[in-house]
Amino acid sequence: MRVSRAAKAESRDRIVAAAARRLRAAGVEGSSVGDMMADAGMTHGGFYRHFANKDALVAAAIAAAFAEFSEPLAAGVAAGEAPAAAADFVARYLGDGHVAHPELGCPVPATAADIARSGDAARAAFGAGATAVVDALAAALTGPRRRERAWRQFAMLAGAVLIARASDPATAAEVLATARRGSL
Amino acid sequence: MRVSRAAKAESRDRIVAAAARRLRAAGVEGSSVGDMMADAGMTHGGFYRHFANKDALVAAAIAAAFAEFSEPLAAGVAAGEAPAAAADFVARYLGDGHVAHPELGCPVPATAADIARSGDAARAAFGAGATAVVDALAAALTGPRRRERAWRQFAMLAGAVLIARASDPATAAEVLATARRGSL
DNA sequence: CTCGAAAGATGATGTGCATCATCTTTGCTT
DNA sequence: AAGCAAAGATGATGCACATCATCTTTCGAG
Repeated sequence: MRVSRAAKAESRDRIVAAAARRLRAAGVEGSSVGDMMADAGMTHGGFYRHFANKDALVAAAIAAAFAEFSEPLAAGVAAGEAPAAAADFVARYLGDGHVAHPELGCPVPATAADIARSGDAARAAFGAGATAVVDALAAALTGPRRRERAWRQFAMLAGAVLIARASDPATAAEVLATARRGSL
Repeated sequence: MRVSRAAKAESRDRIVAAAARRLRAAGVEGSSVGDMMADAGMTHGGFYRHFANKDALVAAAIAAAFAEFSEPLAAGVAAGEAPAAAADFVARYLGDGHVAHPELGCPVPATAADIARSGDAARAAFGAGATAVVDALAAALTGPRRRERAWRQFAMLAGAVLIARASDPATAAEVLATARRGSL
């Protein structure tokens, strides 16, 4: 069957959105093309009408995941409420919901190790997404070296959630409590 | 063929050491039992004489990887030279060699996302390994809340290396330079 | 209004994987 | 010294995956 041009674009969006979720939940190697197409409501057949290969979808999905996850932060900064938006971002980042639901969370703790083994396109999308987050966080800071402090803060957040997800409950609770208490 | 009891223990050590390397380089799903056995100089056949399943090997390999990577730090602390050992650890952690060679590096940025999807045994080994690193780092600090500051420092290090490995070269250079300049 | 082309379904191909069964050899117990 | 049991090799088994070929249907250009 054939579909209209608008419907094709919508299909592509559905594939990317489905991939963005599944990649964060199951990792790159744990997410098959067929699974992601099924999540998007299609069979695996039409996949290569949209993407050259799995890597191309991964790159697009990483960009989408960053955009989705940091949308509230970006919106707050654009609205001139950077400090409040950044505080909300940090609280959400270290919240139990974020730790328990990587499929809707930050791509850094969920997918970075896989992206490190992926192609240049995915790495470029990842670097751009991380940089955008840091730019927004830096907008909420005052004083010297705002950008540097924003990078360290973001790295600490990502590391804390990463360790918490991979550890036993007691260790996870300790890292998270400590990260919540600390600001850079 | 059969092998002596000592030779069996040595075989097991070789399997664990090979797995510890390959898991950090290729991830859990990217490392097949057959590959790891071949790295250890054997065929896949004898694997289940040593481990109940792949997960059991992953757990053992994570413990071994933490022990190997943090050995210099632990030795320095045990020798009463905690401050110097911790400084060396941080410099090594953020060094180009560590970023470029995950197979010999810290298990946190290399394997945490995979371990988060693994069983309880692997999570317990991971939490214990991370806690041991933090204990050693805390021994090098003075003043209040040493343990908390050590956790935040370690999370920041892991996050920075994680982001650097997954990003384009320009972004990676920026994160690393920033992390090197910053102390918590 | 018609026809080529393309979206997506169905199905095939070849590969790789975890796990198990079996066989051979040989250490270790009696 | 003898035979049992176990380490590791060889070889299935059954499944999952990325990619490609083909077929059907319908869009959109002329």
